[in-house]
Amino acid sequence: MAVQTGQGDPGRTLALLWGKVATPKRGPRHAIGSDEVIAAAVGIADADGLEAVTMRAVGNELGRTAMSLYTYVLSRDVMVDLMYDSVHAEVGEVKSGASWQKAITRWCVQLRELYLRHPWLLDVSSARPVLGPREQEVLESLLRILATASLPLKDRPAATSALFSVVRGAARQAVEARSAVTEADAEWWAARGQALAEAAPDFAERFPESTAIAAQQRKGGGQPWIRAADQAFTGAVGLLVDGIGQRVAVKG
Amino acid sequence: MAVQTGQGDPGRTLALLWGKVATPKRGPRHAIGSDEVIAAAVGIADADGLEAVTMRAVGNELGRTAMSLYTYVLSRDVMVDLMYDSVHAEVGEVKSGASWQKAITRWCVQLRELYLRHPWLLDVSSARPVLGPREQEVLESLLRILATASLPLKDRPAATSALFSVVRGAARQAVEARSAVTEADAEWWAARGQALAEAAPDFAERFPESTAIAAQQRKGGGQPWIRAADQAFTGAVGLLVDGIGQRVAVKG
DNA sequence: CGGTAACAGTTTACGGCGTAAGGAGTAAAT
DNA sequence: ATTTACTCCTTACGCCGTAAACTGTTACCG
Repeated sequence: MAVQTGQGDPGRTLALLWGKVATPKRGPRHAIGSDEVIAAAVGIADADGLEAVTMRAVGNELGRTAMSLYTYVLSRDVMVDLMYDSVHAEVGEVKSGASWQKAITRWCVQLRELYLRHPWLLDVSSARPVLGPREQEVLESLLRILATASLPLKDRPAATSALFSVVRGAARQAVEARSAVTEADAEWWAARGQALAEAAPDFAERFPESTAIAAQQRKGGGQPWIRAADQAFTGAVGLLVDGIGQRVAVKG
Repeated sequence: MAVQTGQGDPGRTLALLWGKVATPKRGPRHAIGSDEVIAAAVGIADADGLEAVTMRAVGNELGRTAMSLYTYVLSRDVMVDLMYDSVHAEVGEVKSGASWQKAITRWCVQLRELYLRHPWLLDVSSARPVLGPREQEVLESLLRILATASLPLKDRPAATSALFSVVRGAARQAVEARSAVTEADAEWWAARGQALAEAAPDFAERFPESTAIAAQQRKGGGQPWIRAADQAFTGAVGLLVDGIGQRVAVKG
């Protein structure tokens, strides 16, 4: 009579995340595990984006029906949560031997590389609380760096939040810049540029500062958007590292 | 015979954004304009989130069918783009009379308030290029501040990107914190906390730094998440302002 | 050993989505 | 008066996530 599904919702998901699923006593053995499910889903997301990760597509990838996935993941949303945590295992530990400035930079670079490898991560809301152990480990390693830098405890949440946001934002910009290089997209961009010139002929007068930046970025030749995105990332991290340095100096 | 729809896609959308739509010569007059459409859509998004903004819902709001909207907006995606730009008109101009530090802070606060008023903005990918005049104006006003601060031109993209990202990230955190106060959500969080304790009983040993932060944030009483989010925002902006200050000082 | 409970995986179906296609009515141009 | 360009409607299609009910498999229990 007891509600056996109940609000098992948070519990079951967290158990999956933290590897605490009790293998059932009866019934047929699982032909696959939830690991295979999320690996297949990650593969699809890497190839075709998060929106291509439908239950039917993932099931098909595994030679199974869409509905069979519900024995593993409970809903598409938690499947995405599991995917999200899963790939965070790829972020390596940052050795704190180097200067804390370099360690922070290295952490940012590694996280950005993760986002570039798995752009669909940026489509998963970052507002959720940290759910899984892999993501938590990434956060913890940053906090360790900040601790060894002897940044005051009260400044660490702000620094963490800022670094996360900046890496995410820069990664977004970089992903967009890279996709704009594709031939089809380049064509679209050209059409867009012309359309913008027609729709807003007074753009340069209305937005002189923006125009100056754009002109400056076009000067380098090559692939301006990609270079601009990379420089924005490096520069933004540098700004934050300097800002953090002042808090450290004040305290120490 | 000529393709009359063609790839009018970028053109038409930009024309709508920049207010360059030629009123048609023939046929019945529009009972409404695209302004009303996006206003209705914004209303729905404010009340129930972006996912509630379906063509059928917006049409219904206007006493019209879903399909009739396609005479105004071409697709749901561009409708969202129009919504996005539209609300950016609410961000006021920041007077550059005060110190540039205060001006930057003021700009961040205003943008964050916009995000708190319209949380669905955070569900719109920020990777897109700037499309509309209102969003462009917000960007331009930040660039003006950076210019009066005499930050070197080459540092401005990074500073802009960092400030945008930080405001967005902090706003996400703040929105999440505010929604966690709702009674239903608080209940879910409690259940989640207990489930986490069961799933990861060794949490404190595995993640000592994270645990220390959490303990520190719980100390203040009241609504720790909201306060933590607000402090993270203020602190993150402060870090960036300090970082920018160093570039200005080096140059000046 | 047989019966039954717990489980995996299937088929079918539902309501919702964005939007393509085509038709009815309306207002300006010819 | 006719044509043309337009708005708005109805209908329909192919997707989506997932509820419900069913079939078949495995392990425990008497």
